[in-house]
Amino acid sequence: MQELPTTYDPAETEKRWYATWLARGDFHAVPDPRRRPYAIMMPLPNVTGELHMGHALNNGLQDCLARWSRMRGYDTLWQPGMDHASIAVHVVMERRLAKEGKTRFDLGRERFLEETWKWKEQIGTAILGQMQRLGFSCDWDRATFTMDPAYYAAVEECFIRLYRKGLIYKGKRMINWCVKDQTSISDLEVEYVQEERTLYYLRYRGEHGGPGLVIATQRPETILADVAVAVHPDDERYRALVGTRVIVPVVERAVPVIADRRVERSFGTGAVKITPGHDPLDYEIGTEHGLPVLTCLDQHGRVTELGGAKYQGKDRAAARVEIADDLRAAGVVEREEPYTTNIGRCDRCQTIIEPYISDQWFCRMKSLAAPAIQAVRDGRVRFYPERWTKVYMDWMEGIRDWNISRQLWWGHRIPIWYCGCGEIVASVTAPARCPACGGGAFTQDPDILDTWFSSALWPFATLGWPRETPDLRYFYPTSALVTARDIIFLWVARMIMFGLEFMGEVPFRDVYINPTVLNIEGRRMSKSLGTGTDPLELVERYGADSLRFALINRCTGEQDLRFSEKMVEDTRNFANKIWNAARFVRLALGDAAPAGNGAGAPEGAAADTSREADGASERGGTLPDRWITGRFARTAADATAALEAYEFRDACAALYAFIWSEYCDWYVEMAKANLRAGGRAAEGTRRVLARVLADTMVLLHPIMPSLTEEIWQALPHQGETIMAAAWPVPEDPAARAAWLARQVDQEADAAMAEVVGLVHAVRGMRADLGIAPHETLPVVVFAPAARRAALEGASRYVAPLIRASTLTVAAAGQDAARPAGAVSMIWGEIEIAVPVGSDAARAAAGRRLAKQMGEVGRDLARLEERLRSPSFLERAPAEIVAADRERARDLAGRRDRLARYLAGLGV
RNA sequence: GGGCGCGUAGCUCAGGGGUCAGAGCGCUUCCCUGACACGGAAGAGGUCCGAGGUUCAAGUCCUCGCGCGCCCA
Repeated sequence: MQELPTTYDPAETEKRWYATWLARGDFHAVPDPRRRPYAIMMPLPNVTGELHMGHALNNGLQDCLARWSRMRGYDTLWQPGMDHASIAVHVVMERRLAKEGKTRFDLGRERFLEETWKWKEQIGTAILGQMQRLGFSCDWDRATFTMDPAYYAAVEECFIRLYRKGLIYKGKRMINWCVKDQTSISDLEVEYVQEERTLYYLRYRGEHGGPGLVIATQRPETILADVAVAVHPDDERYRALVGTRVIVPVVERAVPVIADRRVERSFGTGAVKITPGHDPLDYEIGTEHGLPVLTCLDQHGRVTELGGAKYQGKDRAAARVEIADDLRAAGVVEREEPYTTNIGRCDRCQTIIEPYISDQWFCRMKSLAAPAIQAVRDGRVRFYPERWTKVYMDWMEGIRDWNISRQLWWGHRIPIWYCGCGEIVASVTAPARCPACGGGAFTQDPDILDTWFSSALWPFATLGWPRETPDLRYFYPTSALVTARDIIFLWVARMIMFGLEFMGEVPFRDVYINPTVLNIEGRRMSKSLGTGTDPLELVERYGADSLRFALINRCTGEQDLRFSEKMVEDTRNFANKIWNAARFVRLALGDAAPAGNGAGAPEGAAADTSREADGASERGGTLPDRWITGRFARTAADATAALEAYEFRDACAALYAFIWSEYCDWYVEMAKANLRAGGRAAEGTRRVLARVLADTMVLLHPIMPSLTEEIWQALPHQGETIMAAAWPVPEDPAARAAWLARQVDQEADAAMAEVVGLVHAVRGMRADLGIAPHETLPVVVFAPAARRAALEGASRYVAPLIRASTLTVAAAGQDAARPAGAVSMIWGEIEIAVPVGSDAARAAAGRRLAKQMGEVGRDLARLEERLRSPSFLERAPAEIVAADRERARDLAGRRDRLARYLAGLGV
């Protein structure tokens, strides 16, 4: 085995290992009945553009779970794919067409689809490359595009089954219409934003010359389609007018004054115009009151023939201005005031949405939602963090029918055929003959399905549904879904509903809602705002491993994650730290260490069977060996528990602290003493250095796959790849507890606490006394009998760490051992004496002692006050009181000794 | 209008009744000690948003505010 190079090259390493894993088929999942399944369905990236930071995080988390599960022995499938993203792609394509001054209608359906397929190929390839560069271990052999033939057929099958069940119907309803995209969109795709408008107060005079009344509206252009004026039935102001007729100004049409409880009396004058063709509430009210529906704006948002010669063909915005002018001229505008209101805009193109009556397909939701609510209520699906459950529930309980048809071209065309005779047939292919008239001339419905309709079947359609495939039987229900909170309704809820409807079982057990990546100012990352960061650029500079750890390390229970490049740089430094620790271990192993598939283990032997025995055998090693073995086990158990609870940050934090603060700062430094000593101690320590580092790489592998593989390969190991290494922590709770108990050596922990405490105390002293870093000096430690053995045993590790020329452990009070001219400091019950030459140093020692005395005094005073309080003594639990008394005694002892040393200093 | 989240060290965040406070980064001082200066050692730094309340004891529980963010209608 060669020495590791002095600098770590993430880009080269990551590409090399990824190619190896890919070539070996390590990501491919095949159902194996002897093993337990674990499946994750990737939330599909859209074929609209390239990956952003949110994708890096979301998929990084999934990769973490997938790799971890493989190491835990699960037969793991991570299903990748891409979404055709109907309307989103339309927007992209039409924007490109617009540059040539064209629309999709200039191209026609077929040409447009051809062009879009070309775009899809191009973007799809780019996205694939990005995901692979990020190290994701998806099963690419199964990569699915939502318009692949088999998937397309599954979508049609779903539609037809729901249609035959009566859960899909067609109807003329008021929907959200985007005049730019020329399609309907669902309620969830409308964004409401507060905007400034004008509220017009308009007088509608009485039919027979009476004063009539004044209504308030912010959409004067829709008076063209007014069919009534409504007031609240209890509103005294208008009671007399109910049942009479008033004249719509400009239009000069007489309409009834009706009473309806849904009218808000506090709005405007309490009287509103009713325009069922252009307002959802008016549509409801109009329907109930048997009023006609007039349409004064067409699908392009232009005034219809209702506008007469004067207004017909004008755009809705222009019409508003013009009609407002005409109303003013007619003298019916009583007042105009600024008005802030919620305006609905298309979440894809930001165009103001028009409530519009049209023929659409709907999916009935109530009966689909009921079992999906139940599934979450009784925990068959769990959200992490748990609070998202309520968000899901609230929406599901108020669910409304879903408009699933889109007047677009890119997507799954509705499998409905119309015969000339009026017969409607649901079928994947054109029916040969009409069941009603026997004719054969069918035309297919021109509409396509909402993108989210097709993604609702992702968890089972990717596994072969509607066929009963082995994949489907084995991997469904899947294990976890990792996704963003903004698609809980759009996607998560719909997958649960469709999963239960078509499979009779939930699509996944756990739903982890990952935080939204924001920039450091707390703004959403967005290309258009210029606040975006390209993940691939960071990957090239710092490595994918570093980007992944940086992101996953910030996944707490919070809903957002503030991200900055500095975080990736910090992680790069962490990676470098690990790399150098590995270099040290390699150096320590020298040529003696077995490399590759060494250690005499038979090929393919599961690493975990040997691991426990190996760990136990180390119990006989030196103090640092025993200590680090236990610390590793504790860390492994903590990280495992954190991953099990989807507490990703905790897992990262445990590993970071262990590697940097325990393995590198303490264990490696103490190991050097053993290596210098040689013999059995060196031999044992070499083994532990290598084993613990290799096992730590296993723990870190799900988050930083390439770095860990590279290092693991350079250390003694079993197996071909770290991907297949066994996770060191038992899954069963009892087995885990027993394993932990075996690994942790309490005595070693206690002895290490002495070492660490003593080293800190002496280093602090040295710094305060102004002792130069390289200067060595004799140190004497006075300790109570009970602690002397531990300190003496550890002195060979401590001495180099505090640059002591000699380290003597003496009995407390054995004053003869104190060097001449020494100053004393305390560390708990222990006295530390070092010789000091200069007066300046003595003065510094005095300052340090005085400072410590101040701290001890403050703590003691607070404690004594509490111990004087009768209510505390009476009501607090006895253990608490006893512990406080003990602490007070200890502090008092310290204070006295500090005073003595200070006096002895003579400064 | 309703719901949810957040407000703790300069920054990003842990800690969710009992040694009144932790981490990383940043900052200060010293050190290129044979794994690592993308590093090491030692430090400084906090009315735990505000006001009440519960409790022997409150960043930690309750109530009401204030500020920021997200979602639903």
